[in-house]
Amino acid sequence: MGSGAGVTLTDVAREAGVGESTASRVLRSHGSFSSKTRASVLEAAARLGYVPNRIAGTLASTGSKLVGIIVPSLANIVFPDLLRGANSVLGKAGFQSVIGVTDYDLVGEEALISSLLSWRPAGLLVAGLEHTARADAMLRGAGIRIIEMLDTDGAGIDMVVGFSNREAGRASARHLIARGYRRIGYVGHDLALDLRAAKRFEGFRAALAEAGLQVAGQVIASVPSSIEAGRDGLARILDETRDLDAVYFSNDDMAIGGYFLCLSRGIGIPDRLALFGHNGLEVARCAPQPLSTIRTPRVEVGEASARLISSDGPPAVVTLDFELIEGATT
Amino acid sequence: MGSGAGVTLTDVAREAGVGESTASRVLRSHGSFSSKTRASVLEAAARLGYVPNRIAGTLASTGSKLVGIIVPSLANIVFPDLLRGANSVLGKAGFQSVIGVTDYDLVGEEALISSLLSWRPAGLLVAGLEHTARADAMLRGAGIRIIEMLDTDGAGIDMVVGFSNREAGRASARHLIARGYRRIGYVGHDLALDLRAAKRFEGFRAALAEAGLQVAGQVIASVPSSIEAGRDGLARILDETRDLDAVYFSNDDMAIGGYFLCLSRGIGIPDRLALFGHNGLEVARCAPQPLSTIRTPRVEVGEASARLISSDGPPAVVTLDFELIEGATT
DNA sequence: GTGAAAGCGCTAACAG
DNA sequence: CTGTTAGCGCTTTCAC
Repeated sequence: MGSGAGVTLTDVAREAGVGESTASRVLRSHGSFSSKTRASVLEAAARLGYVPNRIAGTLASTGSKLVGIIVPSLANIVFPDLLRGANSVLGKAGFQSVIGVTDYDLVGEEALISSLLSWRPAGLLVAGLEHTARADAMLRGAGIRIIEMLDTDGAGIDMVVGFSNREAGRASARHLIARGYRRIGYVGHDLALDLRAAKRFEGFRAALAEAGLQVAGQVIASVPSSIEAGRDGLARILDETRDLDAVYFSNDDMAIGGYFLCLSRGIGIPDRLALFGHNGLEVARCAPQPLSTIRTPRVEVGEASARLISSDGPPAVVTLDFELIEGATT
Repeated sequence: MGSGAGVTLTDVAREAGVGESTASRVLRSHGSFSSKTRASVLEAAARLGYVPNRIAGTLASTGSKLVGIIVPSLANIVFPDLLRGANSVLGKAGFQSVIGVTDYDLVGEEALISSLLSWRPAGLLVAGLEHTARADAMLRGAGIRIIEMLDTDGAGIDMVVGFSNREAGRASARHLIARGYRRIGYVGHDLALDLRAAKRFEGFRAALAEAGLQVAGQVIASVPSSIEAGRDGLARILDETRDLDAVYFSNDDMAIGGYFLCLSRGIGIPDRLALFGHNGLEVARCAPQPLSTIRTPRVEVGEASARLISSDGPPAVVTLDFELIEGATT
């Protein structure tokens, strides 16, 4: 067991007394060779501590085993969940995930796309449908499978896997309306950045309008979503808008913050105030009063997206279902 | 702006009317060339939609710009936090993160290490000090910077960045003892897998012993940590062990579960029962009663680790401080 | 300041 | 079943 670094296929072949290509075939269990040759190559490789050089392998062969994954953030568990689903499927198929984090910046995304593409990945998974014009052009011209995730409200480039945030927002509104709430507020986070949250809010308002209603008040923090932002946001909207009977939050993090505020202030839920979130996080499910929310298939979207990397079908949209969870906060 | 895919440096050079090596120098702003040459190369590259092939570049040059990062899980926000810190620093330095998730399996880790090493990364960041013998040998023989993260209780291979979980456990125990608690229970998750949680518990018991105490009872779920596991674990220990006055949880997820149980059952905190966690998550900080816990420098560990990738100093241990947070649950 | 030539380590035909 | 021969696309001496 040598140092391993610097040992090449040539060394292994020489040590085993065979040609390079034979050693290569054995090591990749591809093509044919006698079991005797096989044994000696494998033994030589082990003795030398050979670690194949995938960089060279990728360059020599046509396709790479790298897959790029681009997400806007890692601070919200939603994206690690997505990554987790994708990575687990990719790993089993022999792919390596190369990640990029945009910080919700489309220009940063453009740079990341260019950078990831330079590794000649087998495919690219990217959260969201919105891109800069240049990013869009790069993705279209890359000649690899592009999977856009988590959003089906808009046109995709190649494959799209997700659900309709607009419909999720509509469903949330219809639920509150059906429960009898009429003075409904909205507490959200930076919508200019989180485009999917914006689409939910849009769907939410549309459904309210269909029922002849509109949001009775809204507070939109100009920060990323967080429990703290939700707590502070609810405090503000309660100050600014009287007689709210329900509040729709941009996601569960925000909603849990609101829930905590109600607990602190002794605001009765749902009698005095109803709360509704989005995502179906564990913390929302396990709270003393489970939060009413929408469970989104994040891990599943990651898994399904990863599976599509090796598909050769035509562009398509895969819609996964979200599920409305009637908790104890409505 | 062509298809981009398939355009090579040779094409760009021909289009610009210069030699390949000149085009290469311009594109990497390395070496010398006239500003006129520069302009024509850049223009040709843009016109052709050239995307450099880093695979080829890496093979031709010596060093790669890939960095492997291995974590046990993505389900617990702790590791995304670590990744986030590392990735942000790496990105700024022109590196790409290639991730691997072990699912807390050391044999899986070994396979991942071998797989990541085959991409000839510039360095490897790996969570934890424990590895299989073969993994250890591969890491030592890789000839690149190896950074082991989040744990300083043990011997490292090259660089180590983290804090002492044992000391964190001790500090937690001393805090509870100083507050006057004597009948202290432990609610944890699978310690055979989460070695750092095991070290915390070990330090915790050691500090109790120094005060002539021992845990009054313990419940260890054989599942990964979660809010639900913490809630159920607390329910069980309250059944099994009478007169507990405090419970130490393996981490904040578990502790928040316990906190939720207390809220549900109307168990007064901290008078009737004190709770102590570990990690300093946002949800713990924002709860109606902030959880007493230890804030761990996860993002900072990721950042510091990433910075060390390009260092050329001798092996070293970088210890970052954790901070005990006196919340309202003790 | 610039180009020609020689690989980086491997895979993929192709003969044998 | 096995070895030889060309490259993959780029970087890197090294002359010019």
